[in-house]
Amino acid sequence: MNDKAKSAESGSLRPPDGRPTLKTIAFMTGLGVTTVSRALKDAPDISADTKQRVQLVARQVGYRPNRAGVRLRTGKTNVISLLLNTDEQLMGFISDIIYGISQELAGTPYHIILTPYSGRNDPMDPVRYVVETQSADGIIISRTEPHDQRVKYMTERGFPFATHGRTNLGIDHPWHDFDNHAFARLAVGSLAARGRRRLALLAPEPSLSYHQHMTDGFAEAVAEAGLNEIPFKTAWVDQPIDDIRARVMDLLNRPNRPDGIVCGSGTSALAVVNAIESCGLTLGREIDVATKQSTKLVQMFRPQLFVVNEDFRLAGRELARALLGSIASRPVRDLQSLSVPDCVVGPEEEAQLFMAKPAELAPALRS
Amino acid sequence: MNDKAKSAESGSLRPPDGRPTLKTIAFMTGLGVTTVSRALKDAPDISADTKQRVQLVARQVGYRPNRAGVRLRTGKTNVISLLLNTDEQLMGFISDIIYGISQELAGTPYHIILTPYSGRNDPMDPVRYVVETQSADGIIISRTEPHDQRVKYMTERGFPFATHGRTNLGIDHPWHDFDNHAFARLAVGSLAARGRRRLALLAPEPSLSYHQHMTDGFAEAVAEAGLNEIPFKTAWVDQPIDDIRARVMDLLNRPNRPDGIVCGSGTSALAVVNAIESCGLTLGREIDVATKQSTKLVQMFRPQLFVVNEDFRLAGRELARALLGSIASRPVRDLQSLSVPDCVVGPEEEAQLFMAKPAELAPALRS
DNA sequence: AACAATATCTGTAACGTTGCAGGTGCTTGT
DNA sequence: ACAAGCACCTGCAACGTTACAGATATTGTT
Repeated sequence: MNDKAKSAESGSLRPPDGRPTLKTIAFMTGLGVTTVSRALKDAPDISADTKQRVQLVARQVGYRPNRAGVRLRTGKTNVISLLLNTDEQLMGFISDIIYGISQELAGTPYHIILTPYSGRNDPMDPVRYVVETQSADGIIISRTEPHDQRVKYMTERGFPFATHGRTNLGIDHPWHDFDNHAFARLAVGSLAARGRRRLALLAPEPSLSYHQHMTDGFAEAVAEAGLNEIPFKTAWVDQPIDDIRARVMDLLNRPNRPDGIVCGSGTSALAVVNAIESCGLTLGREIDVATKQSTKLVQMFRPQLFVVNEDFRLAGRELARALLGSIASRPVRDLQSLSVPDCVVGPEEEAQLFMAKPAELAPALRS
Repeated sequence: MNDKAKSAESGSLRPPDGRPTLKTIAFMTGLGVTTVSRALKDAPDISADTKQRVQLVARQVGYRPNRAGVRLRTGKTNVISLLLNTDEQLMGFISDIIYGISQELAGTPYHIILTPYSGRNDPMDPVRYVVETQSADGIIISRTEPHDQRVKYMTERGFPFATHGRTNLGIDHPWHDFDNHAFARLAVGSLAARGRRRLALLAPEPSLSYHQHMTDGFAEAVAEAGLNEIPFKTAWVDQPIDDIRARVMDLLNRPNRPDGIVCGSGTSALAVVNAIESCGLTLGREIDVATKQSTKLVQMFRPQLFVVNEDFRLAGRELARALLGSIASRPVRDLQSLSVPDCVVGPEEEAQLFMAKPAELAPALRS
């Protein structure tokens, strides 16, 4: 009856799965498929009346664009890929990052896809895979290195990405980072306030960007306070927990053992405390420990710990925000953020909080 | 020159992104697109010689099927969706599940997509979304309930899925589960062997399937050993950690307080121990705790704990295996597995291991 | 009245893939 | 010599979407 009826003849109006397509709506409204498509994306050459009608019907029948159709036609996947190193136990906090990302992605058409990789293989492999097969519109990476090849690669190709951690390549790219320099200063400050004089740092792997930040902040604060640094370069925070424990026990059996330890991660703090107690020492008496924590678990473990909170959900949100901005070609400067810790939470019997000195206070989160 | 040259005329031979398609290979080999497609999937009506030639060229140019093309044509997404409850702190172990899943998926064309949801909304929402929009070929769910609506829904629609945890619906579906019944029995056994007589259980939420398994195993073992159960029904393992701590402190201040506690999760054990010590009690002296752990962290925290290991990486592998099998229409019986713990690891000064009694020993993993 | 501009709508083709219904040439059986 | 069968290959059409280049009707201009 309708002049659009013929377009309904070729091909089924409603696919067997019952999902409405543009054609379904076109038939229902008596319009052309193109018109429906353009009406749904609020194009300027469609009358307000038609748009409203189409959108009403679309909502009514529960229309959802077919992702494969869009992707095939436009190349847009509406997917962002989270690269995950699946090697270490260290993966613990990724659940919080995921939570943050999905918070930020709620209400957008984006899906999160996981691209796991092992550090035993070339870290470029997963990046190349996603970029070459265009299986996502953008990538979030972590374990960023100062001269990160992945950053170079994606920048050269103009592929959107955001990094958890900064680089030192002279490339201006989207990132989010926790201020580990500030963390280390705060941690040292809290131990110094307890009267500790010989401090050791359990740092992240030297290849990672934040190794430098943390060791710099540590060295600076130790020097400023006139303390001694006990070198400890045999263990890193993301090593297996038993290894850390063993290395810390070695450290504590040295003639000049530290009376304060700064831990670059909450997980490793458990190993450190265990090592301390296995050596017959008591936390808070012969030695103190300041650490990062990403859940309240660490301090629930030993209330004597000095802790600085790192919020990985925030990191997830910021990374997603940065990546979406990058995909939308927003200026890179708006897509960089630093999360600056501003206090240490200590044992209840002690001063509850060790506040940062004014000079150390956080600049605005988004610089 | 070649009679296939004309097919190269319409449409670009190599898309601007440089990715080879079937058409590219068709041109290079002088064959038709259909032939190439069929040769690559080893169809019987293509000569061995041609297949080899096509496959060689395909490998050479790094051909990868365009996922959107395949998906549009066949409806197959080559994606599996992992449903994640993003509410609780409890998400901790999901990183291990992810690891296991990705291990099992390596070498397959499957991608993992995350579908987060909040328990504050209808748990059916994410399932409906995936099924209706066909954004995945299968779903993995956890926090399974005895009368899980999601299982019913997906079964009715013939949508492939696997559950972490069993149901009680009379529906035969793919699942993997940890034997929490056996866990509870082992835990009680280890505490009984220490001479503990009044035991309390920190169980999972009553709505979840494994609540029943764990409480049943607990009650059984307590009765068999002639011990007393101290009811404790105000806290569950996936509550906020501070809440658990507070409830356990209440429990310990009751006139008839327990001298042994079984914890249904490693995380909650930290809160329990903290509560114990906050009450002025000493772990291993007035009271003992047996718990599950999924990483060595828990026991590193307090070596006095009795722990049973739950391997979430194994769970991830089994779930992925079950789901792939389900997608491939393999018989459901091969897609169900139970992981049975067989020992408790205790404090070093004590008997190192509390072995299960023969009667409790694990049946084969895959029943 | 003729023409141009505007507002609104539409058909065609293409993205890459695969099911289908042939097609071609060669071998076999009678 | 001819049909039937076989081995192997191929066009066509369609999956759902959107860019593009019109088409049509209405209004404004001269």
